[in-house]
Amino acid sequence: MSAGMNIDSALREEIQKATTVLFNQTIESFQVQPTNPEFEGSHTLVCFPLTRISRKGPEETARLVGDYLLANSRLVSSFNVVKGFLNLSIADRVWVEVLQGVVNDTRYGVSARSGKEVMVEYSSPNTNKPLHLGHLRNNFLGYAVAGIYEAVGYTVHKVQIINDRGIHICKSMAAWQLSGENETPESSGLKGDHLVGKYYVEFDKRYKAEMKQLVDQGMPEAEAEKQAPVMLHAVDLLRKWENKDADTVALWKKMNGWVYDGFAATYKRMGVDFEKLYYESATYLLGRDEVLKGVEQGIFFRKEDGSVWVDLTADGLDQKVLLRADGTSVYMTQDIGTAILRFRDFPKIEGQVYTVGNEQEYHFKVLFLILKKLGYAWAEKCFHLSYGMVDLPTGKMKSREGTVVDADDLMAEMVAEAEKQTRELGKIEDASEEQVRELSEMIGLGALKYFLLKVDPKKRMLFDPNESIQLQGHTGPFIQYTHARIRALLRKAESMGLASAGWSGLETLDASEREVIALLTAYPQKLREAAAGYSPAVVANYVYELAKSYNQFYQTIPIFQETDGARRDFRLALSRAVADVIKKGMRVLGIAVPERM
RNA sequence: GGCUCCGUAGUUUAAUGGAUAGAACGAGAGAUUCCGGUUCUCUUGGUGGGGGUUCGAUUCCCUCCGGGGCUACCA
Repeated sequence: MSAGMNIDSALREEIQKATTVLFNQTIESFQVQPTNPEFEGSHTLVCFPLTRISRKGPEETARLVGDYLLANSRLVSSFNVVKGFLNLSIADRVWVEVLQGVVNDTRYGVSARSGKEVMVEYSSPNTNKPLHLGHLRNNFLGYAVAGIYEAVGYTVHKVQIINDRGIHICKSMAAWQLSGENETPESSGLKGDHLVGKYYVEFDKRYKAEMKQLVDQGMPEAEAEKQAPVMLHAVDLLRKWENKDADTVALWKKMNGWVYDGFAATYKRMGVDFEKLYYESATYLLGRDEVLKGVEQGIFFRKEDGSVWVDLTADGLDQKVLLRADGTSVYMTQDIGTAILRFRDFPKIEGQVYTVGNEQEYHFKVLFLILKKLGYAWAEKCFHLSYGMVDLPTGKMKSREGTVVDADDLMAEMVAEAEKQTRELGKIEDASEEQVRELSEMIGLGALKYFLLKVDPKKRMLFDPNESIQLQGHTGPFIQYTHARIRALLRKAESMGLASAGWSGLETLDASEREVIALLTAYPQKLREAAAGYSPAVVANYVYELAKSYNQFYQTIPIFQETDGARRDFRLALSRAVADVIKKGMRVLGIAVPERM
């Protein structure tokens, strides 16, 4: 057994051995959980399931296993039984060995490359307006899930599909043509995506005004929706685009180009990136062949008007159109094509993760089912990482009413707030302006990311900007602060010439030290849990627990006042290990932590 | 109507079927401050209602109530 052994698995083996010896039967699945803090011990064996093979009461069973482990396992130093729960204490010298293992393993928590590959799609915006708060949750989630899969040994391909064609961008184009007066990002000083977004809003305003006028003149509303001049203009642009009209395509390219420049700046600030971009304009025709193939195979069927459908009523879903009567693709068609294309581009990926809001759950259910019907085995490994809406304390966001929270604005506000806080605290007086900016960026973005990631993705959540940036409480800055403080402590130790490693022979520990080590050992398991559940919240909550647990230790155990050199060095090593795991865990989530703040 | 997700202290949230449901903010009291504004301890208070399965249910099943979403030849 190496110094970096895994207590949990070693203990499980010994428990299994114990049951085999005691009850003449090997038990395959049993549960070892962290001991409830009010009881003595760190690992608890739940003994109720064992009673089947022990044929004794839960308490008696627990005592037998406890006695055996105490006598035969070098891990276990004592035990107690509460009802059917066997609480085990691990010997302090074992904890010391475990910490030694963590400290020696420079790649602790990073699994070796498994050769497995996975694709994660996130962001996937429309190109007619800037990114907003919802996109922030999307991007941070996708990026973090990618980070988690990398940490557990996957090669991850980060991609997005850019919805660059369709009526939405034509609306912005139409409004720009009608009232843009050749305004450009350069002439206006506006970020490209914001400029295009401005004309999207402009379109909507114009559209509503024109509709009202038509309705007032006696036109039915449904008719007015179609006949409003600005809408006719947009539809005409879409038709021209599809016919590859040179001027229209040029305008489309120009305005999309502005948006991409704007997005690039936003992604940079968010700290997210992509290996490959898929463009809807390049893939929207791809699915058609697959669908036609499916028709031949009898998987899909054609209606009298020539449109193609899939019948999913046997699976409890509806019928869904896949090709229009005129033979053109719909959203579903292109997603079928894109999925297949991606597996051709990356033949080794075992599956795809689609980070898309929960309003599209039905869409993905249908998509995966269709892919399965088409005979793609990997359809089973496709996962819709669905997430709920983000609300603000001030109320709901409505993009049409202009109450949407812009991603750029929000990030800027968070960073400004962080800077204000940092300057007030005045611990960075000797730092350069550049350093202050960098630090504020780190704290502002860290607060934002952590707050959005700590909540289970499935849940609709409330983002409270003020709470998120607080230095105390369940926040990113609290964790960043804990890290910075440990680094300060280590710098001091270094300047004092301390931190040798002569502590391996320690025999006794304080309870708070044990608890911190126990949490440190849980890190790899937490990463696996997070990967299995596609939930960055698992990692986020774990890092918080670790920071809190360290603070308890820090509060009660003196370090520099400790006269026993081995003990002091052990505490320094423990502190360093905590700082490292905090840094790694936050890094997995896409959050940076500062050396000082 | 059908499908689906969600419902946990005043608020924001945690809990692979396990112990007396764990935190954070807020409010009240106290301790500590070797490094760093800290931090820690205690008090306050909760599983929407009703059934079922189980030794054991926040968790699984049924039902009702409440909220969100989907149910487009838009993407």
